[in-house]
Amino acid sequence: MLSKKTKYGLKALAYLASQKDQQPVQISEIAKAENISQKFLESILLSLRKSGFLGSKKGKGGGYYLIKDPKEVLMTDVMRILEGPIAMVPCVSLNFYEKCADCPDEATCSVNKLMLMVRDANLEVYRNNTLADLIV
Amino acid sequence: MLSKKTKYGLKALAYLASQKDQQPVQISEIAKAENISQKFLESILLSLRKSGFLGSKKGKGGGYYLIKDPKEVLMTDVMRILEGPIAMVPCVSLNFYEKCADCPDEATCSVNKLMLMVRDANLEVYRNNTLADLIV
DNA sequence: TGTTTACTCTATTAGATTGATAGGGTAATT
DNA sequence: AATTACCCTATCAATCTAATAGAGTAAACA
Repeated sequence: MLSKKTKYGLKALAYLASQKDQQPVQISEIAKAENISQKFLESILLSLRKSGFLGSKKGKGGGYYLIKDPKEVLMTDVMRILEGPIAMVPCVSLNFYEKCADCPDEATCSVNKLMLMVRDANLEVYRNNTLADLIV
Repeated sequence: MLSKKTKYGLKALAYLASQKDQQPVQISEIAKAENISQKFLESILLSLRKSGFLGSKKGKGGGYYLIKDPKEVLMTDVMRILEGPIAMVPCVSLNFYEKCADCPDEATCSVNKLMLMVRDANLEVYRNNTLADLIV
Protein backbone atom coordinates (compact mmCIF):
# COMPACT_ATOMS: atom_id res chain seq x y z
CA MET A 1 0.00 0.00 0.00
CA LEU A 2 1.23 3.44 -0.94
CA SER A 3 1.28 5.73 2.07
CA LYS A 4 -0.63 8.99 2.04
CA LYS A 5 2.67 10.71 2.61
CA THR A 6 4.06 9.41 -0.68
CA LYS A 7 0.83 10.03 -2.51
CA TYR A 8 0.63 13.62 -1.33
CA GLY A 9 4.33 14.16 -1.94
CA LEU A 10 4.05 12.98 -5.52
CA LYS A 11 1.02 15.16 -6.13
CA ALA A 12 2.75 18.18 -4.70
CA LEU A 13 5.84 17.59 -6.81
CA ALA A 14 3.71 17.17 -9.90
CA TYR A 15 1.83 20.33 -9.07
CA LEU A 16 5.05 22.29 -8.77
CA ALA A 17 6.41 20.75 -11.95
CA SER A 18 3.36 21.83 -13.89
CA GLN A 19 3.82 25.48 -12.96
CA LYS A 20 4.71 27.73 -15.85
CA ASP A 21 7.33 29.77 -14.10
CA GLN A 22 9.49 28.81 -11.15
CA GLN A 23 7.94 31.23 -8.69
CA PRO A 24 7.46 29.85 -5.18
CA VAL A 25 4.06 28.31 -4.54
CA GLN A 26 2.47 28.56 -1.12
CA ILE A 27 1.71 25.40 0.85
CA SER A 28 -1.87 26.52 1.23
CA GLU A 29 -2.31 26.71 -2.53
CA ILE A 30 -1.00 23.20 -3.10
CA ALA A 31 -3.02 21.80 -0.22
CA LYS A 32 -6.19 23.31 -1.56
CA ALA A 33 -5.59 22.30 -5.16
CA GLU A 34 -4.76 18.71 -4.29
CA ASN A 35 -7.14 18.14 -1.37
CA ILE A 36 -4.40 17.61 1.16
CA SER A 37 -4.36 18.43 4.86
CA GLN A 38 -2.21 21.54 4.97
CA LYS A 39 -0.33 20.66 8.13
CA PHE A 40 0.44 17.19 6.92
CA LEU A 41 1.64 18.58 3.62
CA GLU A 42 3.94 20.96 5.45
CA SER A 43 5.91 18.11 6.94
CA ILE A 44 6.11 16.32 3.60
CA LEU A 45 7.39 19.37 1.74
CA LEU A 46 9.86 19.94 4.51
CA SER A 47 11.36 16.50 4.06
CA LEU A 48 11.49 17.02 0.30
CA ARG A 49 13.36 20.24 0.88
CA LYS A 50 15.80 18.63 3.26
CA SER A 51 16.52 15.91 0.76
CA GLY A 52 17.30 18.36 -1.99
CA PHE A 53 14.26 18.24 -4.22
CA LEU A 54 12.71 21.52 -3.23
CA GLY A 55 13.81 25.00 -2.28
CA SER A 56 11.80 27.34 -0.12
CA LYS A 57 11.44 31.06 0.32
CA LYS A 58 10.12 32.70 3.44
CA GLY A 59 8.09 35.84 3.90
CA LYS A 60 5.57 37.45 1.61
CA GLY A 61 5.51 35.85 -1.82
CA GLY A 62 7.31 32.85 -0.40
CA GLY A 63 6.62 29.17 -0.81
CA TYR A 64 8.19 26.07 -2.29
CA TYR A 65 9.70 25.57 -5.71
CA LEU A 66 11.48 22.82 -7.60
CA ILE A 67 15.24 22.98 -7.59
CA LYS A 68 15.90 20.72 -10.56
CA ASP A 69 14.37 20.37 -13.97
CA PRO A 70 11.52 17.83 -13.71
CA LYS A 71 13.29 15.77 -16.37
CA GLU A 72 16.21 15.33 -14.01
CA VAL A 73 14.15 14.11 -11.07
CA LEU A 74 14.19 10.32 -11.06
CA MET A 75 11.30 8.47 -9.46
CA THR A 76 13.74 6.11 -7.77
CA ASP A 77 15.09 8.98 -5.71
CA VAL A 78 11.68 10.46 -4.96
CA MET A 79 10.22 7.12 -3.90
CA ARG A 80 13.13 6.30 -1.62
CA ILE A 81 12.73 9.60 0.20
CA LEU A 82 8.96 9.50 0.48
CA GLU A 83 8.16 5.80 0.76
CA GLY A 84 11.45 4.33 1.90
CA PRO A 85 12.92 1.12 0.46
CA ILE A 86 11.67 0.07 -2.96
CA ALA A 87 12.25 -3.58 -2.12
CA MET A 88 9.52 -5.38 -0.21
CA VAL A 89 11.98 -7.20 2.03
CA PRO A 90 15.19 -5.74 3.42
CA CYS A 91 17.26 -8.72 2.26
CA VAL A 92 16.90 -7.65 -1.38
CA SER A 93 17.17 -3.92 -0.82
CA LEU A 94 19.98 -2.07 -2.57
CA ASN A 95 19.91 1.03 -0.40
CA PHE A 96 18.47 -0.36 2.83
CA TYR A 97 19.92 -3.88 2.97
CA GLU A 98 19.41 -5.92 6.11
CA LYS A 99 19.61 -9.61 6.75
CA CYS A 100 16.33 -11.28 7.64
CA ALA A 101 16.46 -12.48 11.22
CA ASP A 102 14.48 -15.62 10.55
CA CYS A 103 16.16 -16.66 7.32
CA PRO A 104 19.26 -18.85 7.54
CA ASP A 105 20.29 -18.68 3.89
CA GLU A 106 19.32 -16.09 1.30
CA ALA A 107 20.65 -18.15 -1.58
CA THR A 108 18.07 -20.86 -1.08
CA CYS A 109 15.22 -18.67 0.16
CA SER A 110 12.16 -18.80 -2.07
CA VAL A 111 10.91 -15.45 -0.83
CA ASN A 112 14.23 -13.82 -1.54
CA LYS A 113 14.17 -15.17 -5.06
CA LEU A 114 10.71 -13.84 -5.85
CA MET A 115 11.21 -10.50 -4.16
CA LEU A 116 14.41 -9.96 -6.10
CA MET A 117 12.46 -10.16 -9.33
CA VAL A 118 9.79 -7.85 -7.97
CA ARG A 119 12.39 -5.33 -6.89
CA ASP A 120 14.01 -5.30 -10.30
CA ALA A 121 10.67 -4.84 -12.03
CA ASN A 122 9.84 -1.90 -9.80
CA LEU A 123 13.26 -0.36 -10.16
CA GLU A 124 12.95 -0.42 -13.90
CA VAL A 125 9.72 1.55 -13.74
CA TYR A 126 11.08 4.11 -11.32
CA ARG A 127 14.36 4.47 -13.21
CA ASN A 128 12.62 5.05 -16.49
CA ASN A 129 10.32 7.72 -15.17
CA THR A 130 11.06 11.25 -14.12
CA LEU A 131 8.85 13.86 -12.58
CA ALA A 132 8.33 15.26 -16.07
CA ASP A 133 6.75 11.99 -17.16
CA LEU A 134 4.01 12.32 -14.55
CA ILE A 135 2.68 15.57 -15.96
CA VAL A 136 -0.12 15.28 -18.45
CA MET B 1 6.78 -3.90 2.92
CA LEU B 2 5.96 -7.57 2.65
CA SER B 3 3.98 -8.73 5.67
CA LYS B 4 5.19 -11.59 7.78
CA LYS B 5 1.99 -13.36 6.91
CA THR B 6 2.86 -13.38 3.22
CA LYS B 7 6.47 -14.21 3.87
CA TYR B 8 5.57 -17.18 6.04
CA GLY B 9 2.84 -18.28 3.67
CA LEU B 10 5.22 -18.31 0.73
CA LYS B 11 7.81 -20.23 2.70
CA ALA B 12 5.28 -22.79 3.79
CA LEU B 13 3.98 -23.26 0.26
CA ALA B 14 7.52 -23.65 -1.02
CA TYR B 15 8.25 -26.16 1.72
CA LEU B 16 5.23 -28.23 0.77
CA ALA B 17 6.09 -27.98 -2.91
CA SER B 18 9.56 -29.30 -2.30
CA GLN B 19 8.27 -32.48 -0.66
CA LYS B 20 8.93 -35.64 -2.63
CA ASP B 21 5.57 -37.24 -2.10
CA GLN B 22 2.26 -35.57 -1.42
CA GLN B 23 1.85 -36.87 2.11
CA PRO B 24 0.42 -34.37 4.59
CA VAL B 25 3.00 -32.36 6.50
CA GLN B 26 2.31 -31.29 10.05
CA ILE B 27 2.17 -27.61 10.93
CA SER B 28 4.76 -28.16 13.61
CA GLU B 29 7.24 -29.55 11.10
CA ILE B 30 6.87 -26.58 8.77
CA ALA B 31 7.04 -24.11 11.64
CA LYS B 32 10.24 -25.65 12.92
CA ALA B 33 11.89 -25.95 9.51
CA GLU B 34 11.10 -22.36 8.53
CA ASN B 35 11.47 -20.63 11.89
CA ILE B 36 7.86 -19.58 12.08
CA SER B 37 5.63 -19.13 15.12
CA GLN B 38 3.47 -22.24 15.01
CA LYS B 39 0.25 -20.57 16.06
CA PHE B 40 0.67 -17.78 13.56
CA LEU B 41 1.43 -20.31 10.84
CA GLU B 42 -1.73 -22.18 11.73
CA SER B 43 -3.91 -19.24 10.79
CA ILE B 44 -2.00 -18.66 7.57
CA LEU B 45 -2.31 -22.28 6.45
CA LEU B 46 -5.96 -22.18 7.32
CA SER B 47 -6.58 -19.25 5.00
CA LEU B 48 -4.60 -20.97 2.26
CA ARG B 49 -6.81 -24.00 2.69
CA LYS B 50 -9.99 -21.96 2.60
CA SER B 51 -8.85 -20.29 -0.59
CA GLY B 52 -8.21 -23.59 -2.31
CA PHE B 53 -4.43 -23.90 -2.33
CA LEU B 54 -4.07 -26.48 0.37
CA GLY B 55 -5.88 -29.55 1.60
CA SER B 56 -5.74 -30.80 5.15
CA LYS B 57 -6.09 -34.08 6.90
CA LYS B 58 -6.95 -34.42 10.56
CA GLY B 59 -5.89 -37.01 13.07
CA LYS B 60 -2.73 -39.06 13.29
CA GLY B 61 -0.56 -38.72 10.21
CA GLY B 62 -2.51 -35.61 9.29
CA GLY B 63 -1.31 -32.21 8.16
CA TYR B 64 -1.42 -29.95 5.13
CA TYR B 65 -0.66 -30.77 1.52
CA LEU B 66 -0.74 -29.01 -1.82
CA ILE B 67 -3.85 -29.55 -3.88
CA LYS B 68 -2.47 -28.48 -7.25
CA ASP B 69 0.75 -29.12 -9.07
CA PRO B 70 3.21 -26.35 -8.09
CA LYS B 71 3.52 -25.47 -11.78
CA GLU B 72 -0.17 -24.58 -11.78
CA VAL B 73 -0.02 -22.26 -8.81
CA LEU B 74 0.35 -18.69 -10.06
CA MET B 75 2.01 -16.13 -7.84
CA THR B 76 -0.70 -13.62 -8.72
CA ASP B 77 -3.27 -15.78 -6.96
CA VAL B 78 -1.07 -16.55 -3.99
CA MET B 79 -0.12 -12.93 -3.45
CA ARG B 80 -3.69 -11.72 -3.65
CA ILE B 81 -4.76 -14.15 -0.95
CA LEU B 82 -1.82 -13.57 1.35
CA GLU B 83 -0.92 -9.93 0.81
CA GLY B 84 -4.08 -8.52 -0.68
CA PRO B 85 -4.14 -6.16 -3.65
CA ILE B 86 -1.09 -6.16 -5.90
CA ALA B 87 -1.63 -2.53 -6.78
CA MET B 88 -0.29 0.10 -4.41
CA VAL B 89 -3.39 2.27 -4.69
CA PRO B 90 -6.96 1.01 -4.97
CA CYS B 91 -7.68 3.19 -7.99
CA VAL B 92 -5.43 1.04 -10.20
CA SER B 93 -6.37 -2.30 -8.69
CA LEU B 94 -7.88 -4.92 -10.99
CA ASN B 95 -9.38 -7.10 -8.27
CA PHE B 96 -9.88 -4.58 -5.49
CA TYR B 97 -10.76 -1.38 -7.36
CA GLU B 98 -11.90 1.62 -5.37
CA LYS B 99 -12.06 5.27 -6.21
CA CYS B 100 -9.68 7.47 -4.25
CA ALA B 101 -11.69 9.74 -2.00
CA ASP B 102 -9.36 12.70 -2.43
CA CYS B 103 -8.80 12.42 -6.17
CA PRO B 104 -11.25 14.23 -8.48
CA ASP B 105 -10.04 12.75 -11.77
CA GLU B 106 -8.06 9.58 -12.33
CA ALA B 107 -7.28 10.41 -15.92
CA THR B 108 -5.18 13.42 -15.00
CA CYS B 109 -3.77 12.07 -11.73
CA SER B 110 0.00 11.79 -11.72
CA VAL B 111 -0.02 9.18 -8.98
CA ASN B 112 -2.52 7.06 -10.85
CA LYS B 113 -0.32 7.18 -13.93
CA LEU B 114 2.81 6.04 -12.12
CA MET B 115 1.09 3.41 -10.02
CA LEU B 116 -0.49 1.93 -13.12
CA MET B 117 2.96 1.25 -14.52
CA VAL B 118 4.13 -0.19 -11.24
CA ARG B 119 1.12 -2.46 -11.04
CA ASP B 120 1.72 -3.79 -14.54
CA ALA B 121 5.37 -4.44 -13.81
CA ASN B 122 4.50 -6.38 -10.68
CA LEU B 123 1.72 -8.29 -12.38
CA GLU B 124 4.10 -9.44 -15.05
CA VAL B 125 6.44 -10.88 -12.46
CA TYR B 126 3.69 -12.64 -10.55
CA ARG B 127 2.03 -13.94 -13.70
CA ASN B 128 5.26 -15.39 -15.01
CA ASN B 129 6.10 -17.22 -11.84
CA THR B 130 4.54 -20.26 -10.31
CA LEU B 131 5.19 -21.97 -7.04
CA ALA B 132 7.44 -24.38 -8.91
CA ASP B 133 9.72 -21.51 -9.91
CA LEU B 134 10.42 -20.66 -6.30
CA ILE B 135 11.95 -24.03 -5.54
CA VAL B 136 15.69 -24.31 -5.93
C1' DT C 1 -14.88 -47.75 21.72
C1' DG C 2 -11.85 -44.71 23.38
C1' DT C 3 -7.75 -42.26 23.07
C1' DT C 4 -4.54 -39.76 20.68
C1' DT C 5 -3.29 -36.62 17.24
C1' DA C 6 -3.46 -32.51 14.90
C1' DC C 7 -6.34 -29.38 12.62
C1' DT C 8 -9.89 -25.46 13.66
C1' DC C 9 -11.68 -21.43 15.75
C1' DT C 10 -12.24 -17.35 18.92
C1' DA C 11 -10.38 -13.98 21.66
C1' DT C 12 -6.84 -11.11 23.43
C1' DT C 13 -2.73 -8.45 23.45
C1' DA C 14 1.45 -5.37 23.00
C1' DG C 15 3.61 -2.68 19.90
C1' DA C 16 4.27 -0.05 15.85
C1' DT C 17 2.70 2.90 12.28
C1' DT C 18 -0.20 6.14 10.08
C1' DG C 19 -2.52 10.25 9.27
C1' DA C 20 -4.02 14.19 11.23
C1' DT C 21 -4.13 18.25 14.40
C1' DA C 22 -2.62 22.01 17.47
C1' DG C 23 0.25 25.57 18.75
C1' DG C 24 3.89 28.17 18.85
C1' DG C 25 8.60 29.84 16.96
C1' DT C 26 11.48 32.00 13.50
C1' DA C 27 13.27 34.05 9.42
C1' DA C 28 12.65 36.90 5.46
C1' DT C 29 10.27 40.17 2.81
C1' DT C 30 7.90 44.60 2.17
C1' DA D 1 8.13 47.04 12.37
C1' DA D 2 4.62 44.29 10.80
C1' DT D 3 3.29 40.68 8.12
C1' DT D 4 3.69 36.51 5.91
C1' DA D 5 4.63 31.88 5.55
C1' DC D 6 7.97 28.56 6.51
C1' DC D 7 9.64 25.62 10.43
C1' DC D 8 9.44 22.57 14.43
C1' DT D 9 7.65 19.84 18.48
C1' DA D 10 4.25 17.39 20.63
C1' DT D 11 0.20 14.85 20.85
C1' DC D 12 -3.51 11.67 19.55
C1' DA D 13 -7.01 8.38 17.78
C1' DA D 14 -7.34 4.78 14.75
C1' DT D 15 -5.62 0.98 12.54
C1' DC D 16 -2.74 -2.92 11.55
C1' DT D 17 0.56 -6.46 12.67
C1' DA D 18 2.40 -10.34 14.79
C1' DA D 19 2.09 -13.22 18.32
C1' DT D 20 -0.12 -15.93 22.09
C1' DA D 21 -3.51 -18.58 24.69
C1' DG D 22 -6.95 -21.78 25.19
C1' DA D 23 -10.58 -24.44 24.06
C1' DG D 24 -13.11 -27.22 20.50
C1' DT D 25 -13.62 -30.85 16.91
C1' DA D 26 -12.85 -34.35 13.49
C1' DA D 27 -10.28 -38.29 11.97
C1' DA D 28 -7.26 -42.15 12.55
C1' DC D 29 -5.81 -46.23 14.94
C1' DA D 30 -5.35 -49.68 18.53
